[in-house]
Amino acid sequence: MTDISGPDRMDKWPTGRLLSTAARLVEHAWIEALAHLGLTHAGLVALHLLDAGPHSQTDLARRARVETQTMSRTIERLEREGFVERQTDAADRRRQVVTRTASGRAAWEAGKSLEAEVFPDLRDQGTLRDALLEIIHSTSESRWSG
Amino acid sequence: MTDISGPDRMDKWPTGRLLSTAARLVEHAWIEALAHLGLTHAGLVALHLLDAGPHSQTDLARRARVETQTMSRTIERLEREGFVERQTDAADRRRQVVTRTASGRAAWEAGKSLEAEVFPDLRDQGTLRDALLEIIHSTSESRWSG
DNA sequence: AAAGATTGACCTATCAATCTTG
DNA sequence: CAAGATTGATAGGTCAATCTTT
Repeated sequence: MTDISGPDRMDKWPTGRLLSTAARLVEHAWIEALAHLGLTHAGLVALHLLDAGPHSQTDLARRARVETQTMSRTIERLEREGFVERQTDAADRRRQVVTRTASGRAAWEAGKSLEAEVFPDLRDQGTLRDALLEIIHSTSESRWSG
Repeated sequence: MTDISGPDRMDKWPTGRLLSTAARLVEHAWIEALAHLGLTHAGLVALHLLDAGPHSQTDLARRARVETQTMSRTIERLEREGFVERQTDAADRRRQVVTRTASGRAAWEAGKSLEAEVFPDLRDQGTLRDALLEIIHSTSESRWSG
């Protein structure tokens, strides 16, 4: 069989499947690059959001477009590795205020410059970005406010 | 704070992060739609590939762009749900030949029509698809041959 | 030794349930 | 009761290690 048609022709795959596959394949190089810094990609997103100062976990989750359960585990890992600290908010003891440590700040600075390098070159990256932003906005309205 | 700059401005996020986020958000609707059919998205990909007839698990993995370990677990689930069957290849007893059952064929036919419906409308979907195909090709050469 | 497949450990993410606090 | 956070179960994916067969 010479693969001239049928389910092996990726250009016939539905767009959603192409999107998931592309995202996963790009993540491979990304995950490997971050491992050298002792970081994961989910952790880096949280460290980036903490650029703006301490946040509650619910806040971080909403901004990262993940559930609070997911952010809880991401922060747990970052704390274990010494990149963030958690303090119970005295004014509202339900809230866990997450603060970036010096080590966390350094890790973010290191990962930041890597983030642009890993993505493969594309001629019209602008159009792809616009398409991705449109997808994110149109799909996240009901789930995350903001 | 009014979110006019900083890490909350998604349009400043690196492209790789946008790609992962968009893929995940689009998957939400997709996963929910498939759940009504008793299917998962990984399972549907395998059922699609079996359109071309029985395959070994290594073959399916290569075509789906996942590791053989991943395909092993996907097939295990599909078998448990009655969508595929596995027989040891008599000619090479290392190989597990995966065959789609009648139920698996019906599930694929049902999921097939759904696959096009879920993806959000985009003006220039052609350009997005081209960009995704280019990403997949440029990232999968070293990892998967074919 | 190499190839096909499986199992264990781990990460990201979800839903569901639960605990604490407001 | 609602909100913030956590824990358990499950799915998809990876790497590493292992087992069987070639």
